[in-house]
Amino acid sequence: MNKLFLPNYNIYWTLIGGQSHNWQFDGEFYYGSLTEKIVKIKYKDNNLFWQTYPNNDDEEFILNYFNTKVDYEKILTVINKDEHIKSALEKYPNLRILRQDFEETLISYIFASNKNLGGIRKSISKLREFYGTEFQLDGKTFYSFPSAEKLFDAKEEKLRETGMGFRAKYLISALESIQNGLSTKIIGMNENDARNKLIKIFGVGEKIADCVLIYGLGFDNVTPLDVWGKRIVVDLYKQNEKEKYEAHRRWISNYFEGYAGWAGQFLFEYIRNL
DNA sequence: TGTCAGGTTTCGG
DNA sequence: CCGAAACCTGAC
Repeated sequence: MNKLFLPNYNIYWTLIGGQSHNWQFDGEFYYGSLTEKIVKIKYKDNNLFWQTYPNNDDEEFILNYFNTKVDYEKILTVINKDEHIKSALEKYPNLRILRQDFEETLISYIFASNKNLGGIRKSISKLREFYGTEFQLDGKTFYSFPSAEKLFDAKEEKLRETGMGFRAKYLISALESIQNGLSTKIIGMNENDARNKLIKIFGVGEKIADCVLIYGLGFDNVTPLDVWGKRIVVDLYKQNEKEKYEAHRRWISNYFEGYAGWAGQFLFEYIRNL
């Protein structure tokens, strides 16, 4: 395996927490079923040991995916403003935000209005099994996350067999947007333009749009206000429960001064495990 | 057996 | 504009 010095990364919380649904951990290695590739990871003594398949040694991918260029110390300093976030930072040290592929993120988060993380992951793993590419690795079978192209001729009926239910037609609508060139248009847009573009997709509302903005497009000041995000804003930070999504979003992005996405990730893990 | 969460759309007011 | 129902599935 390749070795990369990568201090201050909590790989467990980063890969297995709420931001990606495509990793599994066998107690020693992490296996990521990402777009048309499998990534194998081990983290030990501040070093990331890694390999990519089928194209080996794809260091450019690893450096980008693990978001290695950010100034982590600075982010922590900016967001560490009160007792809640301080506790979260202490409980989940070295949690990071990944930089995931745009299309992979959009497709994955269409599944996310499922009951819980377990249900979401089960459905996505079926999607990989149906449409991804099979890999044999370490005596186990993996299916990569399918490229959007491989999903273009997917039928609603087959997608429903993943257990995604009524969201199947949402996925088809998102795939139509991708087929019409969404990705090249949206990459490079500013945050608001990108959000408006995403919300135009049938089945994508404010919450999924915000997931895509932070995890798939790298907008560090965006955090999804799902039921947990709302609890953070209302229960921890005492904002008015009656306010709409937009008002809560404005509050948290102002409060965390450019890094609401990072703060939200810590607080999400924190409040879910209170 | 029933009820309910999860996010978005759609409908009724 | 806002609230509530509908959509599906799995969990309890």
